[in-house]
Amino acid sequence: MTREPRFGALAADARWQAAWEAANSFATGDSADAEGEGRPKAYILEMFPYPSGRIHMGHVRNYAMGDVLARFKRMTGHDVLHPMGWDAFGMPAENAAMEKGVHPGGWTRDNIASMRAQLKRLGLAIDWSRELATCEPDYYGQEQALFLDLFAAGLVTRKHSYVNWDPVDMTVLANEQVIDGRGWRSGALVEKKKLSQWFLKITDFADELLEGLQALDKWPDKVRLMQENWIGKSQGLEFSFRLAGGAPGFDVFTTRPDTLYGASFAAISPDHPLAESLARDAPELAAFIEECRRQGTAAEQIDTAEKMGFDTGLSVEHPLDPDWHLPVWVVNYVLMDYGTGAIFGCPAHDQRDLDFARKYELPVHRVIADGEETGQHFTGDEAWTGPGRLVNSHFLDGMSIDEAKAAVIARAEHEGWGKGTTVWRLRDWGVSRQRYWGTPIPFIHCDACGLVPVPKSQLPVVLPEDADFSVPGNPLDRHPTWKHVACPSCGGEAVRETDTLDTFVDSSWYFLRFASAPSDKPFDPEVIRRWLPVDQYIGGIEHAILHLLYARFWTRALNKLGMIDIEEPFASLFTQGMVTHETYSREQGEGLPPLYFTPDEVARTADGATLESDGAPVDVGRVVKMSKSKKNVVDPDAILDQYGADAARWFMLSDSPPERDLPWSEAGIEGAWRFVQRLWRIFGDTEKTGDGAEDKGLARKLHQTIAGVAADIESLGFNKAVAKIHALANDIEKAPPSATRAEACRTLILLVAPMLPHLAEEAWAALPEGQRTTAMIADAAWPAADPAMLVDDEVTIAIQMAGKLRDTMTAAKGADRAALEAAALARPRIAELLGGKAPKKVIVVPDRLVNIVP
RNA sequence: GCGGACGUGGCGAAAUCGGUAUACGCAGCAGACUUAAAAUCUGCCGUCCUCGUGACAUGCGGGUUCAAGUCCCGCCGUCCGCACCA
Repeated sequence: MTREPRFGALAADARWQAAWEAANSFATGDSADAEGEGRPKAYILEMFPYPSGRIHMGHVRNYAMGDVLARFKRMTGHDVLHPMGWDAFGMPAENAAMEKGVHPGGWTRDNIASMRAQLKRLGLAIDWSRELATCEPDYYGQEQALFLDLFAAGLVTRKHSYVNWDPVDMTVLANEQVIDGRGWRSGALVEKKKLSQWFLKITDFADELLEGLQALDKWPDKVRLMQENWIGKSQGLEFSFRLAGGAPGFDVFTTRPDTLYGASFAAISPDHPLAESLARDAPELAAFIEECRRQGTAAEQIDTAEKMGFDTGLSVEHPLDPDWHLPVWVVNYVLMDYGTGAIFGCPAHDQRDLDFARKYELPVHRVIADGEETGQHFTGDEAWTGPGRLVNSHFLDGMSIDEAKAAVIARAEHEGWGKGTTVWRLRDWGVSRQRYWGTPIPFIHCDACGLVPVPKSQLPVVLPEDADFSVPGNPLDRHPTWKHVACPSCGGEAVRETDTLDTFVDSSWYFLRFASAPSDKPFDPEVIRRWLPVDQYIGGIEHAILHLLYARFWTRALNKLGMIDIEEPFASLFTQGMVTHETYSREQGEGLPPLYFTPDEVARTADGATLESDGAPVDVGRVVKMSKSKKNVVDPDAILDQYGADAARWFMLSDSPPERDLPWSEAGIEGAWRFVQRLWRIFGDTEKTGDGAEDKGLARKLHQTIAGVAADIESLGFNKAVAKIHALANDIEKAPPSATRAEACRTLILLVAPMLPHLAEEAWAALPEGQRTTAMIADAAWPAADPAMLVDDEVTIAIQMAGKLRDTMTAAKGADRAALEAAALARPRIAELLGGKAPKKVIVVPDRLVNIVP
């Protein structure tokens, strides 16, 4: 092969992508294959994409990172599983169907085809034979089978719950789809509606999902903490209030039973059954409840919402003193779906209760001492929630808060009016969606037999192709024939469940199906045992809670069913940062939003930017996540056309640490492209051996770089690996020709192979006969770093006086303390600075520094 | 409000164990090559001054230490998560 003076990226991309495909280079054998035996496995997985239509730069970054790791693992002798698939169900497809009159399936499959082509242009080392799409019956049919297994194990329930109902689109909305109390698409006022919904009993696993976080030491602390807060374990006392006079009242939950003597009222939620029953005879209360329900739950509304209450006129007995009666209020800040939907109010030591008590002029009694402050009369508008001894609390006086909590719980349990209990923030996972484009829930409703699971022999329950999307609502529900079936149990007339599963169910087990995808069952446990858990999972922080928690739950549930051995699906998790870009805009005047321009429309200069169409300046705004609304998006296809896959991959891996945001810039991608060309020139020097001599300094640098880059890739420190490769390239270029230099040029090809696979293949193929160990570099081994070369035999020693650098000297590696001290003191400059006096103290750190304290 | 992360040149950043701060890149400046441009190469590139093996610099103010970007305390700022969670 004749060597071109410049690297022709576009031709090389196509050539090597075809070569890898022809050679089936990245296929992963099943465990039965002898190929995998003896080699350690590495399951590298990036979160699979939603097929929205086009890939974006965030995908490029995500998949470039995973690909570097997968290719590196192959080079270091691992049996690698690196698959790709599509999270293909979901609302956008159905919205497209409604807006453009296309079928969701056609729309989705077209998108998959074009995105697959785009991904292939990146040159990813993926086993495409394992590709899956969750919208295909061979996937969702197996999901239905798993759902039936969970049902049989008692982990699926149906219950009534309040949902956000859009009366125009006739569908349930997720909380994120409710904007200012209105449906995000229809703009209609959202109603609270009670519907019978399917739930997965994730709360059964609350404790182990929480405990399990501790073992996930290769997850970011941030994600573990977010999950911990989401699960939200609280321990406290649950007890019953009796109505004054002795009639049964209601249960309350508190984490502060120690403050029970500070109670001044009891409060129930507007949604509490007691409030609802009282409202039937009290129009004013009914009106109050109605007003509370209209209040939004968005963050800013809660911030500004005032505490509101309605005095029911009822009162309850204080559990520790039946003669002490507390008024019962209905208040807007008590939530029905946390705890028991009722509380006792202790204003002195809870800010919300204090705000409420001050507004309605209820008593405020101190029961926790604030330093010297022990008086019962509490003043001010700031509740005391800090530590202190119990005061004004009878038998609790003098105890610490923890002692008092334990004492009250013990007494409640002894006297039988309450018990110590644990309350979770985590709710059961509502998986019902009144949508077409999702996995049909495999159940049948029969008037005679009730709820009947679809027999596994009748799976998959396939979506009908001929659905009607011209009007709002659930197309499955109004389909003329689909839902009408014979009951599998009695054979009588029955109807199918028309709800479909939340798409988070689809993504809760796809990593199992990648490893093993038999046609007659969800997966083969033997194969799962070989590949799982995923060794490295990479994706966006936006999935820190829901997806990752659901996948953890699903894995534990299957474990409980005895179907798999593992408890946690992802051994190591990495959350990568976003790709960002400057924004370009012009103000349009008062009250109007700024007008944004795309990077293509703008010419960037060193100190500003101008619009190309009129030559006048535009405002250069903040660097933010690429988004259509800000128009600061760069299309990966255009970049690949111009610079090729390797330059794009290199830029994605350079400069910014992978967990941080990466600011995309034209200058940056051009710099990456220039470096690719520079490497190409260096790779052409593998025969320039000069007189054949060794270059010891360069050899050290080479071996240190081999070891350093390997360590950086293992720890996903791609930006550091890039810097080390740059530094080595600089040294090679500066070094005179030698046998070592020629060797370094050859080795450098291997070092960049995981990141720049097309360039590396091209350079590998262009090597002179006999310099290649394998036909393709995709099958080559990572170079070995010689341990003897990793340490220098001379080191530079810093000489400090009182901690400030004053001189440096070279010394033999490993020189002892006395020798270093003597050498340092003998330096003319140090002697001069000491002025003949003996130093007070000398600290010697071997191989690093000598610090002299004068 | 609660919880968390971060703050180092004009910019992205490095410093892995408390031990020579600013590696590597981008942008910029000067020069070489060229009729010219591109490409490429060489050098400079934290601030200040008295231009030195000088002083000062890692958001601000303290502290521990022979030694602090790194550890501790208190502020300020930015970003993220959760949120009337009892």
